[in-house]
Amino acid sequence: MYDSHSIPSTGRTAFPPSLAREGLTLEGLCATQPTDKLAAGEVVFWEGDEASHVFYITEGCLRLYRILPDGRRAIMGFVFAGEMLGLSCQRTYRCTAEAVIPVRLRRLSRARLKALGETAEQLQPLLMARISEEMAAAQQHIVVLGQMAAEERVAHFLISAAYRTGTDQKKPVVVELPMTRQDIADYLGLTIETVCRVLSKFKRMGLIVTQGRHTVILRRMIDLRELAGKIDSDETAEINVAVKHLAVWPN
Amino acid sequence: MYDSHSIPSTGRTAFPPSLAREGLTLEGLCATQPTDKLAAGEVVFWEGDEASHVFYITEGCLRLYRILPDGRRAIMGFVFAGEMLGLSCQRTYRCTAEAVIPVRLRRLSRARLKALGETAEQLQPLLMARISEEMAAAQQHIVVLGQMAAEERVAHFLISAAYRTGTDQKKPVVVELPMTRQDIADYLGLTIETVCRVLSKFKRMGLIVTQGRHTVILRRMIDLRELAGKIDSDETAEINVAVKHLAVWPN
DNA sequence: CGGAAAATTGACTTACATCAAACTCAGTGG
DNA sequence: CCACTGAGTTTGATGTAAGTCAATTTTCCG
Repeated sequence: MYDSHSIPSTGRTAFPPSLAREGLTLEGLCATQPTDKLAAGEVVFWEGDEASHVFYITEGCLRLYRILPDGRRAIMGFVFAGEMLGLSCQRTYRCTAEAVIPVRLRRLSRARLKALGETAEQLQPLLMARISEEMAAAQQHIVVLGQMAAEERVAHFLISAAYRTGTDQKKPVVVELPMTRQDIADYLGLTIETVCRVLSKFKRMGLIVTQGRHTVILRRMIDLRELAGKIDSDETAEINVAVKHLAVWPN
Repeated sequence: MYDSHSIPSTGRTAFPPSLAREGLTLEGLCATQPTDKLAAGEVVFWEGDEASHVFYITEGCLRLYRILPDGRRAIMGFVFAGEMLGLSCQRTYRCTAEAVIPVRLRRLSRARLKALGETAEQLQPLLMARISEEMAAAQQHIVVLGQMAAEERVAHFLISAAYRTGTDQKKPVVVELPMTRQDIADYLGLTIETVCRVLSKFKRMGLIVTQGRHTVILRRMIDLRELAGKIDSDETAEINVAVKHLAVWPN
């Protein structure tokens, strides 16, 4: 993808010369890193671990979660192929990251990332952009959990998944949901039974069709968006477009 | 606070020479900026506004919120004196920021902040640290909204407020809550009645005492923490200590 | 003081949780 | 290939925490 012969070092850290000029992306940086494979259920890192690396997911899906002292599990989010993991933390990771299905990822040490950041000043805005996107997603999640009823939450989840897993916006939209119903419940602050009932209701209403446990076809996105409270017919789209086009920080 | 005669410019942006050496802090940068005053109810910026400035709050308290299409209000957080506002967004602000009580703040243009960032590379880690803290707070909020019952939420809110408004940890802890019960409800994803009932119950249990609408005295923090699910007897403390000591990004 | 906004309390309703029982489906091995 | 298995899911019956509606009561500000 990039030519790899090295250039005279500035003294700190060598990085692919092509990156210095034009196509500097976090994915690009990770592309030269070793690839790891994880089986379903394996953990990339635990909450509280020293935050030593950032990761780029090339394949699969991860759940990010915390376990409360009494055993409840809060799923903070999911990470899909093409997304990054581990950017928005400081000393230690604040969630456990676990493979939902088999995962391939590339790891980049944060020390190296930091060094690169000092060499290539274009890198900082990219990092900022990514973290801001994560923040936007977190705020969205706060609104969903704080203000929306069960049906709205599920509708929102489906729409959001449709955008992220980036089906080509063809109708009807086919969404792959590799996680279990329990995962969805723990993510939406509901019980597994409520998630099931809402999905069944959506089926009865003709809003969705399921194929097996992990495939949902969204018919009538319009109505689903209406149910989701229109919070993000625009906004979710925006967030995801921004991620994909690598928008940069202020100007 | 800082001497203000200008130095030979590097061509971009002048900034106080004292900052270039040692005590570089975001607060320091803001200290040289003009001060604004807002009355209660006045708005610093609206959701969707061009994100042109960051702010340092020297006095008062702000609520950050979004209004959903159907009129529901989601309060995403509060900003107290000594904290910064407007860091974690990109093109536009993602919440409206409104004064709960009279506020004094200093504004720093993001253009200037960016320029400074390119001159003083120590600034980037500070920014990262701040944004990471905001992210940590958002994740905490997600756990509270997604997994905790009403009493746990209120207990958590009280403890959290106690840490942030940085009373000197003397017992009993006196907490000033300038916001209304409705604000608290919209922040915790509850109704105003539920917030009242829980506070009344805590009073009956002898966990708290109130003085007027906006002062709560926490007796028996231990029990309150227990109620809050111990989520953050450590963690909330950590977050707030980190903010105060200006921890920096990875190393 | 007086009045209006905010807070509190009570009576009742409801959305979601809980408990419990089938059902589905993807593997596995006979 | 098909029955067997067990985890995962779905559905139903019932319980309950929190919401809604409706009075008071308190607070505080002119």
